[in-house]
Parts: sequence; structure tokens; C-alpha cells
Amino acid sequence: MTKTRRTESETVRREQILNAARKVLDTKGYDATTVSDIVKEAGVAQGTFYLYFESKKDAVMELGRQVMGEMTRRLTAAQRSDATFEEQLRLVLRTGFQVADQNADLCRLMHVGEESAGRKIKQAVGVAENPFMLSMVAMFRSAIERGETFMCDPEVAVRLLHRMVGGALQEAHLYGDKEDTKCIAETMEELVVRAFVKR
Amino acid sequence: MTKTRRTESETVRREQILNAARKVLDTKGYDATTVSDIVKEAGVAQGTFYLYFESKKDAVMELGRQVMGEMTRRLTAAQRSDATFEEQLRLVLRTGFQVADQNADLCRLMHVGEESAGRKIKQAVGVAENPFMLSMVAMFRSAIERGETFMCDPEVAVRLLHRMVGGALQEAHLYGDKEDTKCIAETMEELVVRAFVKR
Amino acid sequence: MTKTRRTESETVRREQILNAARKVLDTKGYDATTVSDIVKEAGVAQGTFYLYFESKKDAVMELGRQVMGEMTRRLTAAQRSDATFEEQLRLVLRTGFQVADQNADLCRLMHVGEESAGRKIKQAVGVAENPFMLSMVAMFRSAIERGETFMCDPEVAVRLLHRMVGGALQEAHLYGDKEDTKCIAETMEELVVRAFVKR
Amino acid sequence: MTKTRRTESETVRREQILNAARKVLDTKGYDATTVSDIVKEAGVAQGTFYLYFESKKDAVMELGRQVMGEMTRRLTAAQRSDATFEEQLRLVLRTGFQVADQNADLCRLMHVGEESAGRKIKQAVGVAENPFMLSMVAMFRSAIERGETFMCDPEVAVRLLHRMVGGALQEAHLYGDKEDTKCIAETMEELVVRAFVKR
DNA sequence: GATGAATGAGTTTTCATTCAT
DNA sequence: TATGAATGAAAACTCATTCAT
Repeated sequence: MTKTRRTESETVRREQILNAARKVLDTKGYDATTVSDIVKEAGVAQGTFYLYFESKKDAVMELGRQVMGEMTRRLTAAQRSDATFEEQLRLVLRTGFQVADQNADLCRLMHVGEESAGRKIKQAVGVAENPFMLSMVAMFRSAIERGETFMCDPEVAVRLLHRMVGGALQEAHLYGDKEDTKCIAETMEELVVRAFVKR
Repeated sequence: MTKTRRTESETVRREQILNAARKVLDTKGYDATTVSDIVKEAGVAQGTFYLYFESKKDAVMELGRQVMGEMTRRLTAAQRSDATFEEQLRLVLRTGFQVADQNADLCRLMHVGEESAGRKIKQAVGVAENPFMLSMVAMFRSAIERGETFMCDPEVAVRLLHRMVGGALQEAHLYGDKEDTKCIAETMEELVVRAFVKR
Repeated sequence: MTKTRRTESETVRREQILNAARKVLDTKGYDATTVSDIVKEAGVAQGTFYLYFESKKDAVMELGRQVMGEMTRRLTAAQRSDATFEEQLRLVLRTGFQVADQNADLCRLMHVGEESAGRKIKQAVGVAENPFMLSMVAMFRSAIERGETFMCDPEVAVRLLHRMVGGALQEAHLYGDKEDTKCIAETMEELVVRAFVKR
Repeated sequence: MTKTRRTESETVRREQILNAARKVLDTKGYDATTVSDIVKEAGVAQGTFYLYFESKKDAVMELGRQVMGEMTRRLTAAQRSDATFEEQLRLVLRTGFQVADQNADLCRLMHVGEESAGRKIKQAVGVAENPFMLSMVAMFRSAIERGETFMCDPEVAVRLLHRMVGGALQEAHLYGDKEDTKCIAETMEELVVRAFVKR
């Protein structure tokens, strides 16, 4: 009747629950996922969940932040200021696809923009305050100055790029197999470069 | 005490409920919307809903089908076989944005790819069996033959185009005001043409 | 598995649930009583409770209002302006005890003043806005003018009388049997008259 | 990370927890108070509570016993057998109000007669086995013999007096400010003397 | 057809209590 | 002794769906 009581470090336990949440969310989507599902998957008691998270939404927002954080970290590490706009753009796309490959499940949640709960999540991963988005805007601005891209509002451009790539990632991971994903990534990169880089 | 019993034709009553559903779904999203909300908005009884729809999901799927149908109808009407690929592409984009403007609410539901219910909806308006998507694939195929676009898998291209435009529509309608929407539409059209049309 | 669906008038169903609540509250007290207990006793489904009441507290407050209403109705009916203060006082006490006899269970809840939920209930049955309490204050005021009672703040006097009688009612119904109750009522009447009536 | 382990004598630790419990119970009432609240206030760990008390109820009952003990101690110390009944009565009332002033919080719990937990508490401080109540009964008995009060069942008289005073204390401490409390105490004393003392 | 009261399984959340450390 | 993470039973409340009228 009683499960063995495991006492792991707080961080480990958090991660254990988050991983379980990730797995279930991947299978069932945000709304169909219950806290009960998550704790069953994690192998902990119902109450334990609430020891680490205030609510289901809280946990999902944490997951969202994790992915964006990972993305930002990787991009920051890879950025080279002497690269051309095209090189920078390709780097962003590749890094994005790489992180997405490793977080396929979460990517599906990243663009939840239609559901009430999704809006809240969206805010947490929001656009304006997002350091990654801001650095992208800066990248576009200097590209416009240097004439490496066509004239446009850099913020609108970044928002569209974000959506385009996000859409492609979803398409790749929702419907595609491994091979398909690669093809989509390559096609996407080509399309984006054609769309944004002035030659 | 009791509401007047209206005896309208079956189709009218269906439409009445669907319009109510559309309005509520727009405001609250799929999961937060209750059947109770819908019937209250429609001014009919709880049970009446189930005379016209098998379930909540059924009604929402019907809404999805409506928009796609509208889109297909408009595009078919507008298509001219003697137009260039670029002209065709621009037409598709403009029509898409037009329909989306008139169905802003539903557009939010159309790209729900991550929600449980969303998947079901998705299937109903799915890609492979979708006549609109198929005609787009044909359009790309002949553009490749005529050398009006660069070499690629036409199906992948259509899927990506669909996602890119869908993403832009979401961005436009979720966050943008009227002015913003116009700017996004124009920028998007330019980007897509640059991305797909070989000049 | 399924219970027969009864469709009674709204008022009847409300009363059915309130009676069940009364019975369970009597046995288990406010906090130990669950909505689940109440619906089981009433023989209706969990959800049905929430069709008629917003919450457990809401239902209990309704019960409180019922008793106070009954008390006020009876006292108003019995009041005669030509009676002496002593006669009026005795009438109030007797009526109070009578109503209490018929609502023994609820009387226990009437003085719930210590529990958080109780405070809310208290407010609903509160002192200042209570027409019965106000008419009592008026009664005391004119008795002071006519010299039929000793000088005091009439509001304080009424609050104390209310508590004293309430306490006696509780004592009578919590611990007493039938005989005991009668004895307590008589003793109480004597004490109150001695305490308040100047001779 | 871990709190300093304090090694105080068992009694000190008990008192520390009881004081915390008293403070929290005062603010939130029995049911709204959680063991977690108490230990947080006391600055000890969750488990420590259960080293000193069997349950939440156990701790609250202990508090109840403390107040009654204090009351009995004070009254016994103050009692002078050569005093008249009126003097004795006034002493009891004043002492009662004094102890109550110093234990305002607990007084709210003492007359919880309707709450589940309250009943248990009640039993612990119950009437029949209570030395204080017994000495009061004796006081009344000899007053009757000496003709200092009117004829009545002394036990019923004590129970009613207890309730009357208890009710007044509640009224005073639940709703009254400092000034109000004094006024209530004085009015109450006057009323009780009029009610019980034959002149 | 139309109604809307009734249903009850399912959800989130709380918290007294336990026990490995 | 002391700790506090973990437990899980139980609570309040929701809502898609049914069905007697």
C-alpha cells in the first residue's frame, strides 16, 4: 500500500516531477494532462507535486522557461559579432532546430497561444522582455544599417521570423519522422535566407 | 419562466449555436469554454445543444471545417490558370489574410496543434486530405516545372508555407492592433515572395 | 447504478437539501460536515448541491437566516404595544425558547462565533442590521424612558440579553433532556426578569 | 539550511508550541489553523509537534485545560468563606473577566460547543467533573440555605451563570474594543447580581 | 423538437500524520 | 531528540452529458 519513501535532494525531486510532466504533456497536451497523470508518471504522491509547484500551470511555465533559457544560452555562446547577417541568421536557425530536436515535446507547448492557460504561459516566455528576442532585434537593426537585409520594421521582422521558425519546428516535430525533420530544417533555412537576406 | 420555444429550421438553429460557440471560444479558448457558456450565449437550453451536435468537440470541429471551406471556396473562385506563380502566391496570401481577418477568432483555434482537442480538430481539417492543400501542392509542382520557384519537395514547401502564414496570422491577430495587422500582412507577403519566387 | 431522476419544484429541492444539511450539521457540527455528507443524506448527486447553493457556507447561512426569520416573524406577530416591559420581555423569552425547541439543531450553529466560517455566518445573522435586534433595542429604550428598567446602554443590554438567552438555549439543547430544558427555560425567564425589570 | 537544533527542556518546548498554537488559533480559529501554521509560528519542525502532542486536537485540549486551571487557581486563592453571596458572586465575575482579558483568544475556543473538535474540547473542560463548577454549585447551595438567593436548582443556576458569563465574554472579546469591554463587564456584573442576589 | 434539472465521474488542492535520516 | 520531505485520503467544486417532461 505504501510506497517507499525516497528522500532525494530538492532539485532532483523537482527535476523528476518536471521530467514526468514533460513526458505526459508530450503525449496528452496541456489541457488533457492532469496533475494526477504527472505524479503517477513521476512515481510520487499527489501532495508531493504541490510541495514543489503551486499548480499545474506553474510547472508548465517552469518547463517553458527551461527551454527558452537553454535556447538563449546556446545562442549567446554561439554568437560571433564579426559574422555576416546571413551567417548569423543561419546560426540562429540551426541552433533553434538543434534545441528543438532535443526538446521536441516542449516545442509543441511553446506556441500555445490560443488557450487561456496558454496565454499565461506565453507571457512567461513572452516576446518583449525576452533577452533572446531583443538580441535578435538588434541583429536585424544593424543588418538594415549595413544594407544586408531589406527595409522593414526590425521588431515585426523578428516576430515573423520567430513565428515562421516556430511553425516549422512544430510541423517538423508534430508530423515528421527523422528524415522529414531534416528535410524541413534544410528547406526552412533556405527559405528564411532567401526571405531575409538581400544579395 | 420558460423561454419561448423557437421553431426555426434545423440549419438556422445549428448556425445560431455555432455562432455562439465561435464568440465564446474566441474569448475563452477551447477548454475554458463550457457547453453551458455556449447555450447561454445562444439562448437555447442545455439539451438543445446535443440535438445538433454530438459533443462539444463535434461543434468546434464543425467550426474548423467552416473556415477551411470558406478559404477553399474563395481561392478556387479567385484562381486563374494563366497567372504567374508570383501572382498566384500573392493571391493566396491575400485571400488567406482576408478570410483570417473575418474569422480572427477561429484562426486561433485552427493552429492549435498541441492541445488534446486541437489534435482532433486538426485531423478534421488535416493536411493530406485537404483539397486546398492539394491544389497548393499542384500549384507548386507546376511552378517548379516552369522554373518559377527553386527546387524542393512541393509538399514540404506547402506545409512550411502553411505554417509560416498561419504563424503570421496568429501573430497578427493575437498581439496586433489594426495597424500592426496590416504591417504584418504586407511584410509577410514580401517575405514569402522573396522566399519562394525565383526571379 | 443510476438513481431515478426526480424533478421536483426548485423550492422543494432546495428545502430537501437544506433539511438534509440541518440533520447532518446537527450530528457532526459545521466543520466536520462535508457537502458529500449532505448530498448523501438528501439522496441527490454532488453536483445538484451546487445547483442550489454556491458553497457549503452559503447553505448554512441560508439555514441561519431561516431561523432568525422565523423568530422575527413570531415575535412581530406576538408583540403588543400596550404590554408592560416585563410582559414584553417574558414574551420574547418564551417565543425564543419555542422557536429554539423546534430548531434545536440550528441553535447550536447560531452562536458559532469562533470559527472562521462561523464569523461569516454570524455576519449574515448579524446584530446591527438585524430587524429583530433593532426592535429589541427600541423596546429597551422606551422601557428606560418609562423607568421600567435600570439605566444602561440599550444596545449593550440587548447584546447581553441575546448572549445570555443564546447561551441558555445552547445549554438546554446541548446537554439537557426534555425535563431539563423546561427547567432551564423557567429558571432563565426568572433570572432575566430579575436582571432587567425594575420593580 | 537547517534550523539550529534547540535542546530545551521538554516542558519549555511544550510551552513554546502551545503559545504558538494559542496565537494562531486566536487569529484563524480551530479548523482554519493548520499544524503547519503552528510549527511555523513556533519555529520548530513539523515532526517535532508530534513528539509533544498526539494530534492537533490534543494540543488544543491542553490549551483549554490551562485556562480552566488558571481560573480555578485564581478563584480558590481569592475565595473567603466569610464573604456574603453577593461579594462572592462579584468576585467570581471579576476574576472571570480578568482571566478572560488575559486569555481573550482562548475564550473564543472555550465555548465552542457546536464544532466537532469543540465537543472534544468541551469534554476535557466539561461541567460535571470540573472542580471550579463544583465549588460554584456549593456556593449556590449555601446561599440558598442562607436565603441570599432565590430558590432554584443550584446546578442549573451554575450552568446558566456559566453560559451567561461565557456569552458576555464572547460578546466582549469578539466584537468589542477596550472601552466596550469595560462597559460590558460592568453591565454584566450588575445584571448577574440583580438576577441572583435576593435583597 | 425543446427544455433544463439532475447526474457523477473527474479535477485540483489541502493538510494531519509518518518516518528515514 | 529533531527534522522536514513525503504521503494519500479526503475535501470542495466543475461540467459534459443524459433524460423525464
